Amino acid sequence: MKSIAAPDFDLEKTLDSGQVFHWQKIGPAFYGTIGDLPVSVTQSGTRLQFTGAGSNLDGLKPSRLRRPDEMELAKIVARYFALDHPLGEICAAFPKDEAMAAARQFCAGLRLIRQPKWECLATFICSSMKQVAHIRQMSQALRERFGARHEIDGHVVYSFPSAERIAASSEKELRACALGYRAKNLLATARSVANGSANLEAWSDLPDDVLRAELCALPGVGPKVANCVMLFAYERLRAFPIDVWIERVLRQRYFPRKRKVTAQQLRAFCESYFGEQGGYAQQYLFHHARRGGGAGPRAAHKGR
DNA sequence: CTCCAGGGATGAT
DNA sequence: ATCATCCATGGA
Repeated sequence: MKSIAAPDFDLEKTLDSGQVFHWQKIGPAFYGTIGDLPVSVTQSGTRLQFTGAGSNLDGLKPSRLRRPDEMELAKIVARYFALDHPLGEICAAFPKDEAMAAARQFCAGLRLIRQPKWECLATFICSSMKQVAHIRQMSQALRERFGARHEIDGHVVYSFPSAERIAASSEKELRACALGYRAKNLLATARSVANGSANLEAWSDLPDDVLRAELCALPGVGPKVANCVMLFAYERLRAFPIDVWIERVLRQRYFPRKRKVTAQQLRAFCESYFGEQGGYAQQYLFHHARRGGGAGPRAAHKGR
């Protein structure tokens, strides 16, 4: 098993922070895929151990891509987990307030993963009005039904299916994966990607506003999902997705006892207040609120 | 059982 | 621009 240095990194927090939804923890190791590669990853101290060999045993067509050697796999793992992000500098640039300080302490080592674009887009189309546990179920169902099967260290994992594969499915099949009303949107967007009218890779060079507009033109993609895809798959580190958790944090911690705060005011505040590192700040506030306790839906009703 | 979830599309003020 | 309603599903 190969290993690489991973200082200032927390694998479990990173994989449990609602960015990705397909990693399974079995014992100390996480099993999943990076793109089409089956991988197992284990953190021990400041090092990351991983294995990535593995074979396609399901009888489907084997991948035409040759398996990367250990050196190449190390680069793939380091890039995926963004070990090159200057986390110290990023956190030092956070605004100085109590909410950020608490989130920063709770989320030490949490990094923003560099996700494959289609996989990220598709899973966040599925995310609307769903808890993280549900998103995990939908992701797993799509992978098991339409993705490529792999084995890694004796454990079965599945790649996320391509846009072409989803486009070739039917709304009924997607609903069978418990997507509900999201099935129609995922299918329509998959078709746009598959037929080339939405070229996700080519959009990498677009400025933020244009990229956001392109994403929002896709069925099932609005401002929130677009910002998630920009942040998690396009390296737009100032993108600031506002979901119900973040909105709650903003109203409670940054606009206490102020009755009318419009969505537009919240957006303007986040843009100016969190600025360049807004994406990281947002992810830290989100993960702290969701997993750190004290900021749940019922927090206001619970005795203090 | 009820409540709510990493929302978006549509239509009415 | 802001607001209301509907859209499916299942964990807590």
